[in-house]
Amino acid sequence: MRLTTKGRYAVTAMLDLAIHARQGPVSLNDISGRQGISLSYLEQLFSKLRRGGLVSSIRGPGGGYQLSRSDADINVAEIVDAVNESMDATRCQRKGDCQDGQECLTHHLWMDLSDQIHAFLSAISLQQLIERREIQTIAERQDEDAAHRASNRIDALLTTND
Amino acid sequence: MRLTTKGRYAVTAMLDLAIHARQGPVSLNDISGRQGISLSYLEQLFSKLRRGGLVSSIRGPGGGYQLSRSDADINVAEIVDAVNESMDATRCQRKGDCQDGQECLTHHLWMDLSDQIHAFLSAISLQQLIERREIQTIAERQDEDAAHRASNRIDALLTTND
DNA sequence: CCTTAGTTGACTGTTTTAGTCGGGTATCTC
DNA sequence: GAGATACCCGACTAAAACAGTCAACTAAGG
Repeated sequence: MRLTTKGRYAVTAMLDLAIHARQGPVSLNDISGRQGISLSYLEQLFSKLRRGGLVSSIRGPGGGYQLSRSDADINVAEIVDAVNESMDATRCQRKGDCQDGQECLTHHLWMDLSDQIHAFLSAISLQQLIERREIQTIAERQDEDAAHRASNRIDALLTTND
Repeated sequence: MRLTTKGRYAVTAMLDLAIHARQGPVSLNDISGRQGISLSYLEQLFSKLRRGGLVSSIRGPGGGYQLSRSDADINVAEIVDAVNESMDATRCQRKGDCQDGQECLTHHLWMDLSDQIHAFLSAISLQQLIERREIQTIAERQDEDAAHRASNRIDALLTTND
C-alpha cells in the first residue's frame, strides 16, 4: 500500500479543478500556479486521470480540463486509484496466496484494513470537500496569492520593457 | 504513508511470537521457518522492535524473544510504528506546512484519513488476532508444515551420514 | 570451549518516486 | 495562415526506499 505525493497531488489538483469549474475549463498552468505542482508533473497525472475517465480536455487557447462527471459523483478513492496508487494493504492483491500459494498469518488483517480505507475514501466526494469551511478558506487564500503573483509579473514586464 | 513488506512482516512475526509464547522464548530461526521470512531480515526487524520496547531477548541456547507486555496490551499500530513505517497520510507530518509553510488544499482530508487508520489499527491487539478462527487455522497449518520440514531434514541427515 | 542465538553495521541490486526535457498536435484569434 | 495557447506523449534521470545479504561479534548453556 502506498499513498505518496503522486496520489495526494492528484486529489489536490482535482479539487482545485472542481473549485474553479464554473469559470469554464481550467488550464494546468493555473492549477500549477495555485497548488505549487510542476506543470510537467501535472501533465503526467492528468493523462492518467483522463484515461481513467475522470476528466475531459479541451485543446487550444482558453482550453483546459473539465470534470467529466458531476463533482458529487467523483470520490477520492477513484482519483487515487486512477494514478495507480492502489490503497490495497495486502501483499497478494487480495488473492490470498501471500505465502507459498497459501494465506499468510496476517492476510485477514490487511484485508480488513483495505476495506476500511476504501470505505472511508470512497465515501468522500469532491462536492463534500468543496463544502468544507477549512477548504474554502484555503482556496480563497490561494486565489489571492495567485492574483498577487500575476500582478507582480505584469509589473515586472512593464519595468523591463522601457 | 506506506505499508510494505517491512511492516507486514513485523506484525506477522509478532503474531507468530504471541501464538508460540507459552512454550517459552521463540527463536528467530523458528519464526523464519514458519513464516517464510529470511533470518537476516528478521534480525533487522527485531532490533527495532526491541528498541521500541515491544519485545525482550534472551541469549544463548534455548533463548529467543518474548513479548515484553501481555498480548492484550500490544496493538498493531505500535508494531508498524516501531519498524518506522509511519501510517501518517499527510505530507507534512501533520504540521500543516505542506505548501510554502501553509496548509495545502487537501491537508484536512489526509489528517482525517490518518486518524481513521490509526484508530483502526490501534484498536486491534495481538490477543484479538490470536482469537480469530481463520488465524488459528493458518497457524495450525504452519506448525504442521514446519514439523514436516523438520522430520525431512532429519531423514536427510540420517541418509547422508551412513 | 563449542554451540546456539541474539547484536550490529556495512553493503547491494532493484524498484519507485518525483520529477525534467523535448518534442509533438489541436484549436483559437488576429 | 501565423502565432499563441494548451493539451499530448515518450524518454530520461537523480535520489530514495525497499528488501534483503554478509560478516563479525557478544553472551549464555552444556
